Amino acid sequence: MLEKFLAGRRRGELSDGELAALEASVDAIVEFPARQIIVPHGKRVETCMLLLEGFMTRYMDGADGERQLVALHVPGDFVDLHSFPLRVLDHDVGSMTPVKVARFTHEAIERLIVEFPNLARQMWFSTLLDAAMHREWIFRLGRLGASGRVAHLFAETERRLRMVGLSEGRSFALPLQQSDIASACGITPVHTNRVLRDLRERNVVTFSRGTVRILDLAQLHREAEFDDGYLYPSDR
Amino acid sequence: MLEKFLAGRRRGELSDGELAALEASVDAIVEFPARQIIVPHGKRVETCMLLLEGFMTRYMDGADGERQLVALHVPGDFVDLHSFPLRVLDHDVGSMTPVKVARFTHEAIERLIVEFPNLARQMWFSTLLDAAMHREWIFRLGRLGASGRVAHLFAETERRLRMVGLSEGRSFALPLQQSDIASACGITPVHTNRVLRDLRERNVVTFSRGTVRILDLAQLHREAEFDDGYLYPSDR
DNA sequence: CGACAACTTGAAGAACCTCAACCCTTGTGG
DNA sequence: CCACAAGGGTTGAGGTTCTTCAAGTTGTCG
Repeated sequence: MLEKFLAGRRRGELSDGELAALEASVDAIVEFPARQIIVPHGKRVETCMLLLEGFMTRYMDGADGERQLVALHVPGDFVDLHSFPLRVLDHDVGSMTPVKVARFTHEAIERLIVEFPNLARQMWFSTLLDAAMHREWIFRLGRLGASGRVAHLFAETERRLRMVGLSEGRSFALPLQQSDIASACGITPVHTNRVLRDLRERNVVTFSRGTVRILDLAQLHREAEFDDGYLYPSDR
Repeated sequence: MLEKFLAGRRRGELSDGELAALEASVDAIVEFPARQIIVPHGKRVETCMLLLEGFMTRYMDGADGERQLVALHVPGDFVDLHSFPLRVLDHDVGSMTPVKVARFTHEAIERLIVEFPNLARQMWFSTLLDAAMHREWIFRLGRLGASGRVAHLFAETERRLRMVGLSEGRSFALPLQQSDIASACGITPVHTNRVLRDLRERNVVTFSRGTVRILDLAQLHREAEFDDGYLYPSDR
C-alpha cells in the first residue's frame, strides 16, 4: 500500500520484508484540513508522518510576522522524520491543502531501524535529501533574482512530482496562493504577481488557480539554473 | 583525543567504548592548505572528515560564477558526513584556512554504526543539525536585510564556537574575507563593506582582519532575530 | 620600495518594496 | 436569481535597498 509513495526517496531497493514491516508499523492513517499547524515548533514530538495525499510545508515565522517556507512537501515525503533524532523541531509543519498521512510513533520507528538496518539507512538518506533541498533553496535565495527563484520553485516541484507520478512534465497541480510562493521565495506577494506575469508573457510558465503549466521547460530550467542532480533521482 | 571536539554535536553522551572505537577508526590525520577544494561535487566519495583545526565551507557555484556558501564549518564538525549515505555530494567542500582533519573511510563508518547503534544515531543527529542550520540560513536569506544577514552569521558562528570552547562571547577569530561573508549572505562584497561599517558605527559588532568583536550581543541577536534553539545546544 | 590583494568610497541605476486603489471570482443570504 | 461581502489577484506610483562600475586607499609581503 505504501510502496508507490516511496518512489521519490529511495536509495536502492526495499525488500518485501522491509516494506511489509513498514506498513505493519503504521500507527494510523490520519487526515487534516487545509491550512492547519500539524506539528508546532519547540514541542516534544512523539510521531512521524508519511504524506500520502495533499501538500504540506515547513516554515519559520520572523519577528515581524513574515513567514519563510523552508520546505514544500509532496506525497511520498516522510514529512517530519527529522523529529525522530531531533525530538523537538526548530520549525512548524503545516498543511496547505487537506492532507492524508500515515502516522508512525517514534517507538515504532525505533523498532524498525533496530530490526531492519537497511530501513535505518533509507530513513537517514531521506532526511539528507531534505538537507540537499535546503541547500538548493539557500542557493536559490542567495544567488537568483525574483523570477529565477519562482522558476526554481516550479522546476523543483515539477521534478519531484514527476518522480511520484503526479506530473507528466507539462502541467501539474500546485495548490498554493501567490502569497505562498512569495513566502517560499523571500519576496512580497505583490512582486510575486509581477514576476508571474513576466514569466507568463515571456511564454515560460503560467500559474493560475493552483495549476502550473510549463510552456518552455528548457527555458524554465535555464532561468532557475536548475539541475536535478541534488534530488538524486532514481528514474533516469 | 577526539573527545573535546565533539562537544558541539552531541545528543546525549558517548560511552568510553564508543569514543575509543571512534578514535581507533580514524584512517589518518590529514592537513590541507587554505583555499583548496577538499571534496568536489558530483564525484564518488569514499571518506568523511571530522574537522579538528581551521575553518571549512560548503558551497555551490552559480552559472555566472557567483558563489553561494551553504555552510560554514568549525572545529568539531563532521564536515562531509552527508557523503556517507549520499555517496555523491551536490556541493563542493573547501578549506578557508589551513585545516587539520581526522579522516574516516566509509567502510570504517559502516563498521562503527553496525557495532555501535548509538554512534549511528549520533551521526544521524549531526547531519540533521546541519539541516537545521540550513533552514536557519534559508530564513536568514529570505527574511532578513543585508545587515541582519551579516549579524546572523556572526551570531551563529559565535554561538557555535562557544560550544567548542573557541569563543568567550566577546570576540573570536573568523578568518574570512569580506567577500566570503558576502558569499555566505547573498550580497555583494561592496555592500558587505557598507554593512560592516554600519554595524561598527552603531557599536554592534566589528569585523577586522579576521576577528569579530561583539560590542552589544543583545543588539546583535535582535538584529539577526537570532535564537540558538536550532543548534540544540547542550551547554545551557 | 614596489606589486598585489583586500578594503573603501562615491555616483548612478536596477530590483524590489510599500501603499493604495481597483478588479475578479466565489460563496452566501435574502 | 440577485446583491453583496470577502478574499485573492492586479496595477500604478513612489521610495528604499542593493548592485554596478569605477576610482582610490590601505595593508602585506617579496
